Amino acid sequence: MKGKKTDLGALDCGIARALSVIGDWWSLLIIRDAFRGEKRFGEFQKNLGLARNILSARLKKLVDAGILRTEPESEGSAYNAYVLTEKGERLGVVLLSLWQWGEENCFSEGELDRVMVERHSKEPLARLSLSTQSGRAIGMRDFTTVSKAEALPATRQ
Amino acid sequence: MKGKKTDLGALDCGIARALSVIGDWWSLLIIRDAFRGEKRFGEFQKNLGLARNILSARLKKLVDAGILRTEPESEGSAYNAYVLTEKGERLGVVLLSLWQWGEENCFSEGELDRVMVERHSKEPLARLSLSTQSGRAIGMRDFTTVSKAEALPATRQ
DNA sequence: CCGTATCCATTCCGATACTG
DNA sequence: CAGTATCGGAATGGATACGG
Repeated sequence: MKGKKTDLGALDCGIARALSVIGDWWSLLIIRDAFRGEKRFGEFQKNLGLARNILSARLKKLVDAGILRTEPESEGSAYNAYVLTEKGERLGVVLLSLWQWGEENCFSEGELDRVMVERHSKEPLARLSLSTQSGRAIGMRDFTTVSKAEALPATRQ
Repeated sequence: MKGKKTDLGALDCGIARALSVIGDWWSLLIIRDAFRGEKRFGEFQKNLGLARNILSARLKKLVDAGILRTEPESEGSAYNAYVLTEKGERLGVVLLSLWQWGEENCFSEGELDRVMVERHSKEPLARLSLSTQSGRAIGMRDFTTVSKAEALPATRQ
């Protein structure tokens, strides 16, 4: 067997499994648009400027993965609206982490006059950060995984 | 021109720019290993099981993007050690968001007896969540971007 | 307007051989 | 052991034609 892609989805690692579903260029951008309220095939296609066939393929994959779900676009319409499922909604944090990192690290000095703020108060967002359930901030190397039995019972903070 | 890939890196969107650098299968997994302390070409190759040529290409790309940096593996060695830069370190949150999402949404019921905990106390990690600088929790649709001048000055909480 | 199918170029990936 | 070079197969992506 030659050019066969490894199946990341079978590995025992959350990151690998996540990447097997959303680890390509377009999927996350489609999901971003879905969060913005886009629903229709043509809207995705126009906003993202990607080819129709691969949009079609990506949408199918995301539906199969349970991230998007289709419903009739309007009463009795044969066309589909693509909306986020619960599982898809939970990707919001992933999207935002990427967003913050991109805005802060992928633009040259002064190229970007823009801040992410809460819609009404215009208060800037906090940078996402790790903490324990009780709210103690920790670094990226201060955690491991243990079996559920070994974990400290929820402190119910 | 036919099969020319669109350059996401030029779009005026943090997510798109971020994806143009780390939006492929292997890059984030390489970075994950880098966080775990892997440094050597062979270690990455063995852990990830990817072909040497594409590992080579990915490492080069990540170095170019300023996410990894090379240094001599040991005194006077001709070989490289690959370590995270500051920019790379800041990817930790992205990695963790993906990790949490994957662990919670990409395993079947009971397949996973594992929790992410703080190393010493064994206290479970909190799920990443959005909030404003002053600590108010908000949802994924409660923010926008505004020019820096329009944002509320930091409340210094 | 929605979505599929087809054609083709490019890129990605795995295997392997090779150099230092 | 580190890294490059080459090959072939697979998947990705763009353009476009086509049917519903």
